[in-house]
Amino acid sequence: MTISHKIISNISVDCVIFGFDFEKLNVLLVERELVDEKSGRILIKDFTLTGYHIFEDEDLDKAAYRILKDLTGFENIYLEQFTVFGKTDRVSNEKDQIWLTYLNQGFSERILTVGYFSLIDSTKVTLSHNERKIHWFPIDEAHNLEWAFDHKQIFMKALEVLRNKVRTEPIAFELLPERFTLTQLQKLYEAIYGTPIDKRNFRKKIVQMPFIVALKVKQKGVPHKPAQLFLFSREVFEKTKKERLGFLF
Amino acid sequence: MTISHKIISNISVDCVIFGFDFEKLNVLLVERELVDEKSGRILIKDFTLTGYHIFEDEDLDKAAYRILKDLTGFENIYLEQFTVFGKTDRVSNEKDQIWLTYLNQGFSERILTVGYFSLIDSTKVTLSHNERKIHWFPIDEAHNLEWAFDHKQIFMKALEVLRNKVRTEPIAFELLPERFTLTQLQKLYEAIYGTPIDKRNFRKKIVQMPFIVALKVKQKGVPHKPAQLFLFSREVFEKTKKERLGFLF
DNA sequence: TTGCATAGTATATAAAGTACACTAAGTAAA
DNA sequence: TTTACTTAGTGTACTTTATATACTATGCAA
Repeated sequence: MTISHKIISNISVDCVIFGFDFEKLNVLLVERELVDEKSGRILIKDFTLTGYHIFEDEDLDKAAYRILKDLTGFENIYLEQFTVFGKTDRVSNEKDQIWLTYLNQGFSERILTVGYFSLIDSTKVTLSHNERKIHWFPIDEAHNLEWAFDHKQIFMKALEVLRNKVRTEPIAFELLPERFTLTQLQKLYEAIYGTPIDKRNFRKKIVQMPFIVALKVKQKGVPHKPAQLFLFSREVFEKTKKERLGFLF
Repeated sequence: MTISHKIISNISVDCVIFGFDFEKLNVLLVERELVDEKSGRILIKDFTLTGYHIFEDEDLDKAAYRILKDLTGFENIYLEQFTVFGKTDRVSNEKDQIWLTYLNQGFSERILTVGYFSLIDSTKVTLSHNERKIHWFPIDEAHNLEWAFDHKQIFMKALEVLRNKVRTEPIAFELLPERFTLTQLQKLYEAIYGTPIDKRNFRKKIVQMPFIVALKVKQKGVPHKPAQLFLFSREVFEKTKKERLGFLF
């Protein structure tokens, strides 16, 4: 069943999708290649965030969920709007204009884009490629990429907001499987902040948090001492909200 | 000189303007009255934020600055975009629809609005009324007002963002005159957070902050012991950024 | 049984936050 | 000129939180 939606041409949504591979924090980007049809030569190659216009009858959040579902197949992904980019010269350099011409979108209209960041457990996701090339990039490398439009700016803002938000909200768990080890949690925070954290002090803090609950189960299939598994209990988190001062790390 | 601008009909900007009167934190609202022409009876009376559509050739930030300038006459007001509201049912209740009909804006189109909050030294501002009624409201009372559209939601989000932001960024000073006393600064933080702060502990923290510099001048014209005046030095703030851990209060 | 890899644990010190009450200085009124 | 009033300005003891630091335990594999 396909329903045709009317697109709102001057508003779009772009998603900065973060994933964690137990080592590094990564961002999901789409490779874009403009190939000269005659010579087969690559004219432009760069990377974009995943985004699309919103539909006339569609909430902003819903548009972002739709884009994520199309890309990953999942429905319940953590999503948060973080900023709007609406400068009149957002898409002004030569390269971007060649692209827009190619896509028949013309030059004139200014498109306001709403930035969302999303956190997904990348061990679950198998990317559905279609014809587009989609890759995870470590956030450290992302700075050196050739980006399309103002997407580098959007990405950097997303990273900044993420780094602030994980301090006070328990959103980092969205990047881990439901059951995780404390080492994995520590590596995640190290990856987000980009700095090492002391193991014993980290664990001392953890045991104060009633919402990180130890399971009776241990890791299996690892070639070393298996670690205890934990999970994040949102229920306990909400219950203990008033007692807390609000900070996690 | 008037230049006619082409309006973008589906995008607007709304400003949540905060001011401080040395006692309470206030928000600037516009009173809206729909009067029946025949009977003279007031059909609807409620309050809105100040907002307007953006122009075709205008950056979002610029639109917000324009709205503030029109209202207050000032150009260099602190402004920050904090969120976008783009639900399809933003303006759906009966009252709002009566208004939109009255304004000849019709029912159908969904307007996406970008929320800005702004901080101004309200001792400087004399409101230029025109025909519209504009008032300061203490934020505590604002919850009980009759709000237009989804403006209450926008206001509450702005307040939340402000409360978080003043912890880490030196933006509160925008609400004070250039020269202020420590009691005024303390009262400001108390007004923003809605909780009392211990005077001696507050001042202990202040003296650690090199960017709050004591002037050689004292208050004049007060019927009691005059207080020392201070100012916020952005220069020193920037210089000492690396040494700080990032938190103010 | 030995080596390897990662899990898991405690204590001492420094820094920051909290609770708390009196004296000082200027104005105004008696 | 004395006194009352109002707000400014100050220090210390205690509690809590953050930081720095190194060894033993467990399971698997060779």
